[in-house]
Amino acid sequence: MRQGTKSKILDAAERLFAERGFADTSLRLITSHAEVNLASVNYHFGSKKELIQAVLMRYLEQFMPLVDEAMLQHIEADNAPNLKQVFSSFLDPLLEINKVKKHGTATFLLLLGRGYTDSQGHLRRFITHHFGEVLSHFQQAVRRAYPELSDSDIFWRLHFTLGTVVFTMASSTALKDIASADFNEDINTEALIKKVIPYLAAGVGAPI
Amino acid sequence: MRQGTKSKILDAAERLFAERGFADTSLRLITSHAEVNLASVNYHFGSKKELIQAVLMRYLEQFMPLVDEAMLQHIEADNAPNLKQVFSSFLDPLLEINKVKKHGTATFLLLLGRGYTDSQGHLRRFITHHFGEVLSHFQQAVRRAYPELSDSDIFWRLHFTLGTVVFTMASSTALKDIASADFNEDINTEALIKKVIPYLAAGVGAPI
DNA sequence: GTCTATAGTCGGATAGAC
DNA sequence: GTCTATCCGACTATAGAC
Repeated sequence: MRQGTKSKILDAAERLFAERGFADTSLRLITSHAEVNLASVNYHFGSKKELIQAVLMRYLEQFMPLVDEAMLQHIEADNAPNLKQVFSSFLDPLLEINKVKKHGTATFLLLLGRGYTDSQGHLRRFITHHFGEVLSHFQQAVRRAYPELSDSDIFWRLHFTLGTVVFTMASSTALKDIASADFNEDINTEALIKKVIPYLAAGVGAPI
Repeated sequence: MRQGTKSKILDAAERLFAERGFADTSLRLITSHAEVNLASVNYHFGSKKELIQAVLMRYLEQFMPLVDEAMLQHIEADNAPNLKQVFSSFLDPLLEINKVKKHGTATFLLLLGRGYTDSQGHLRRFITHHFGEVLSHFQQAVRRAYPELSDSDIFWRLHFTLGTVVFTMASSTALKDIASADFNEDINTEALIKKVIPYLAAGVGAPI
């Protein structure tokens, strides 16, 4: 067969989770879209909770090392980076996901946002656990670029940034429709990201 | 009795919706916290969906007129406002909610965020319907303060701003805990909002 | 590994007595 | 308006045949 059951489940699950959230996506819906048997989810993943983590993990495994590597370069380089460079390092891996998988960037950011805001908190722990090291390196890179900013302020502004990006993605379908109707603008994910960069860079670089 | 059934349901529902999201909050959980009968929800509100809208409406009715009034003043004043003034007008009504109700500001922003990102989209329509006019006046006020910015850019930057605030609120419990552990900072909602203002103002005011 | 069948739970909603 | 009792659909998860 062209694609294994496990992979078909992951593909269908990530799309539906991103569209509808975790709670509103049943295993029945996933397996019917994936055209596999209902019981196969529990056979391959054990439970719905573990399926959710597996979906997230597939992205985190690809994304985090790329970001981390770039951050380490900023930290260890002879010249201090500027904020714009640090941000680009966050961005290239994001767009890289789009090359590997159609709508991959938007999907990943949506899942990240849902993982943060959905109810129970086990997902937040799961994400921050796999995000913590990279976050720390990002913090060090920003500190080199903008030494006047305290670690606390870096921490907060990074999460403001994450919030901006994640929320924008989460409501991007609706926002794109409005922009299309009101301003005659057709925006894709990459254009949206390019719109948000000046906003984020100015925010992180704002005077204290 | 001290408080009517309808009001007890609304109070319990808004707290639980903000904490756990709409999908993960059952009517049974709400009525047990409110100490009312399960059937009373359908008697007073008709359905769970209508209860959710009633919860949001109670905040929107209080918040929107205050913001709208302030925006109209900026639009009609003789002198053009600056961005910071426009933002303050958004902020005072937010903090006003905190006076009427404990944690009201955080709760409202959480509900707003969940309404935007939760699955079906009927809530997004409900919110934008009651938000549209104010949004339009906000847009006009920003245009006066920063005429170089196109309407499209104002639109996008306003939603970036909404995203920042809403996501920050949605994960504020977790973030406050981290800040407390890592930086020895005890942050309340008002302090958090004051941290986010420079970020937002710089973002909205960023060069194009 | 994949299927059917079903156990067991929980959800929203409502009928009808008071 | 409030209660009990219940319907009925949907869900996760698993046992067991193939």
